[in-house]
Amino acid sequence: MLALSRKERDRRLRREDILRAAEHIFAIKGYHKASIQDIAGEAQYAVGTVYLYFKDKEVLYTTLIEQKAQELILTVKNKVVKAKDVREKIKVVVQEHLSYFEKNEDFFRIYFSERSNFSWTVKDRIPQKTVERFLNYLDYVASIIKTAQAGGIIRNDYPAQKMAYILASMLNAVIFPWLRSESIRTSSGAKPCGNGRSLKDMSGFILDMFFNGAKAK
Amino acid sequence: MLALSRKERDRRLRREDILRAAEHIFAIKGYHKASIQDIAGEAQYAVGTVYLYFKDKEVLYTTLIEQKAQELILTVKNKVVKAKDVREKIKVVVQEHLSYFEKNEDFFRIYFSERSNFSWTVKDRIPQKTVERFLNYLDYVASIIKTAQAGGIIRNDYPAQKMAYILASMLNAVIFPWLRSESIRTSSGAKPCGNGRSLKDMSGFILDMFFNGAKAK
DNA sequence: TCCTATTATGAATTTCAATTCATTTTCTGA
DNA sequence: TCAGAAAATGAATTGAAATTCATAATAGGA
Repeated sequence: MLALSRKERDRRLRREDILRAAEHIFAIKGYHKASIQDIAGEAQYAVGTVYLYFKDKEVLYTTLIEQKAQELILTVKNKVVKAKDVREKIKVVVQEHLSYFEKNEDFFRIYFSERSNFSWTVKDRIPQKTVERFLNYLDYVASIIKTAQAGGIIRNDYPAQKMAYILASMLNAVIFPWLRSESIRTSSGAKPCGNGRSLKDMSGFILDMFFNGAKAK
Repeated sequence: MLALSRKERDRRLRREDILRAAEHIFAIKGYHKASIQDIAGEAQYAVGTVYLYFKDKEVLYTTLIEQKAQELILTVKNKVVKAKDVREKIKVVVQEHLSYFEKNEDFFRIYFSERSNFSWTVKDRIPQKTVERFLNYLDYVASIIKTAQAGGIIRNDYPAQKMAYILASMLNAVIFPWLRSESIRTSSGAKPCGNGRSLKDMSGFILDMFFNGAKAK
């Protein structure tokens, strides 16, 4: 019983090693250019070993996506429940979302660049799963917005779902260029690049734009 | 001279055939799963013929992207110059942008799914070019917004560039789910799907959200 | 310590699609 | 109508990387 448990623990540790390496390699090279060799090398295992832990490359990749997406959602949800009012909840969503991306910069460079890589049409399960997760998350944000509408904090002349999309997209709007500037910085020495700021610092801007819009007062 | 000209015209027609087929196949399968065979088959040419018109798969793909992106930008710009005031110009950007996506639905399914497919790190020129075009477009939108700021139409406490990003992302926010619902509709018979509306109809929503934000009045 | 089971290894195999090119077909102008 | 040029064809080649598997190393228990 005890021996078995340790074995299992070791197995998981090795799985984690490989996942970590994969995360790094995928982030640098993207899905297609990342070879199992690269990943095995980074993890300091032989190619065959990777296959002892993951059925194939696709599973390795989806496992990674699943894991991170799950974690983002949980992180956000955990912080949100602690917020006292709805306005605060929305603020927390924005802040935690940005913060999670900042903490997982490397990974999300793939998420963004490879997401729905294989296109979401047709059969592939890769996008299916990730798109589902994403939609899940949006539903969750929409539910918060719905509460805010009920509480008179947010206008109710448009469906909460649509507004959730808008908010999520605004987040992308700052994450996207930030990921770019980071990768440029990384690949070619230090290069301030204008918006070298922390991603979290953008939460004020987003909340302001989301709530108040762009019109001059 | 005349003969040469007809030849040249025929050659272009054939190039167009292939591009059109490629557009369709890429849209269905995505870059990597679309084989030259598929494309050749769709265009009713042999595999080798494709190589008579395009150096390789990458060139075929980038040509497509270039062509469409260029066209979007021109279409938008052409309509914008005709608008009388700045507010109208912004409205036109939103409307034409949505309208162009609606007209090129198939193509943009790739644009979204494959854009920066190969990740933008490292050498590839594919994303380089498309990202550049995209940034170009954003600069243009930013220039309009800057004028609007100068004219007191839009608040000037944030840089125009950032607001342009926000606006562009809002557009994505409606295009994204629309492309999805279209592909679902297409792949599995008629399925109303909630937002079976025209994409153009969303311009009011976007403009309203962009200018006025989400706060209840 | 030795035997067996488990795990790791990486060279060899397989797969898969891009690309080539010898051959065939079609065009053109005399 | 015919010779030669141009264009098209698709089977064969190539290349790259995913996957396998016979072999080696290691661990655990008698």
